Amino acid sequence: MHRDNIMARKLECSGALSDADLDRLDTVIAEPRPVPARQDIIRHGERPENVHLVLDGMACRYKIMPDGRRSIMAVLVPGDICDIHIAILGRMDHGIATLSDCRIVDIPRSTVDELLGEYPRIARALFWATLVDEAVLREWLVNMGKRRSDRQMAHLLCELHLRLEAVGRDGDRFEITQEQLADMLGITPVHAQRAVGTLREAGLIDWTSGRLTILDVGRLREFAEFDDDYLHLRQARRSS
Amino acid sequence: MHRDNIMARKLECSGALSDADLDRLDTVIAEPRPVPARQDIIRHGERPENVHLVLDGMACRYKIMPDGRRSIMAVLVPGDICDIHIAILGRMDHGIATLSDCRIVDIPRSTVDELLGEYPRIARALFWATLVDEAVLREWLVNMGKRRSDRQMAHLLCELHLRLEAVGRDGDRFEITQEQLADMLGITPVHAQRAVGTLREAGLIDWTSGRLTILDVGRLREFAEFDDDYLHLRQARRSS
DNA sequence: CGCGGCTTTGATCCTTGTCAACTACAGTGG
DNA sequence: CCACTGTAGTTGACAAGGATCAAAGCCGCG
Repeated sequence: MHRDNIMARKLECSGALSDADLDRLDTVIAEPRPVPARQDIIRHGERPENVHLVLDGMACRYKIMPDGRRSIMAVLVPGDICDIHIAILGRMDHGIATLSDCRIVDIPRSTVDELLGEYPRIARALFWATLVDEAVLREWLVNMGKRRSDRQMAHLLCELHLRLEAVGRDGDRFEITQEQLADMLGITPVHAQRAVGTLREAGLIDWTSGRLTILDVGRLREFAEFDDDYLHLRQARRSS
Repeated sequence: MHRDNIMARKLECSGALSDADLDRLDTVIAEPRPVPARQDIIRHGERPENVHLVLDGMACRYKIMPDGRRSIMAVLVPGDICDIHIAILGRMDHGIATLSDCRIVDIPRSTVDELLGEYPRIARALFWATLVDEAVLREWLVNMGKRRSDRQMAHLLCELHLRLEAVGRDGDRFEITQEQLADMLGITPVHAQRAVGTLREAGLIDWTSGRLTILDVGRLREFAEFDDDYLHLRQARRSS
């Protein structure tokens, strides 16, 4: 079943939702709000009244080090909820900012509380989504610890490609800067440039007019030793 | 209130539980099972019938790369649930093994399903615990990407110290090998040794007879620029 | 005593960071 | 139309952190 509600489409993957749950989810999607690129959606330490959902574009979780350097710890694509943290943990321990132009939906904290308290299957699906986020984070950790920058870059691109395609977006080309990629990989922009160069020379990607294009996903995956297991895209077990 | 149920003690931090919830939690702790050091609790790809809780000792989440190298993506201390993943995601996308001698409690999947489905506040507390795990993972990512090995090592030690103390265990000395530390930090054992050497020369730690001892937590934190914000140890907001 | 696992140390190589300059290009205002 | 400005990408030379290889020391244990 394909709904136009992208959150429902994503949570449906958890295999835990009934049709009634899906209907309930339709009502939480309010009118989206456009947010330009490179703008904070929520800052470290805040306790805002709304939880945010990405409808279009890409955003990221980030932290700023005492010396001003930035780490990007996660990328958010359409369908991802930015900050369940607000509803559960209370305060944010990191910031969230847009990478490209986005459309964002605000969901009142009270709505999330209601979903968690009175719709156990939706609560379970949100739990599921959080565990998938955690799995991605673990893979990033492995990626950073054990792969050289060019393979690491390739791995990241494979992941973004797949995650975008999984929600029906074009994952072949995206609007992103080398500095943003560097912050995701924990390397310097100069070195990110070298990694891009390597992938370009190998004919795996193209980078013209400031736009990254994946030319050969198959070979890119091979190069990165990419295994999509951790993304849990295939249907989970039906809950009993 | 201090219970001897370490899971209740931990989940209580979420601020979401009633006394009835805490009583219910008491009944899920079965007789613990001793597991020797360096042994798998659960392997990548498995779908076992039980979820596991660490009562004593330390365990870790890990992945093995195609070339045989190991990454440790998380450390589990007493009170931590190893693998809610089993109940929610179905299959494990990583393995879990003991680092030291442990005592483990098995919790049937059906019990977890019941807690999630019929005790919304417990479900919320488990969600809370998962979000804290995720926060730790993000900090590890920053640590690996932006700190050099000696500070990174110091940061890891500060975290383990605090997490152990938070559940009433001794966090000053622990039984761990340099190879295990290296796998956590994404560096080689040889280099981990050099980092240990630096901290030892600075008088921050001691390493005699194969046992790591923290000598000066305050200066260690300073050296690591450690901020415990991300561990969310202080009481979260009371749910309404 | 000897074995095996862990730690320690040194030498050398490779990857990544740093610094610095230069190009390309879009937007702006004259 | 052009000069001016700012941002992003590109390149090269060099420094430094970490990997690799190899060997030796330490220590508990059978």
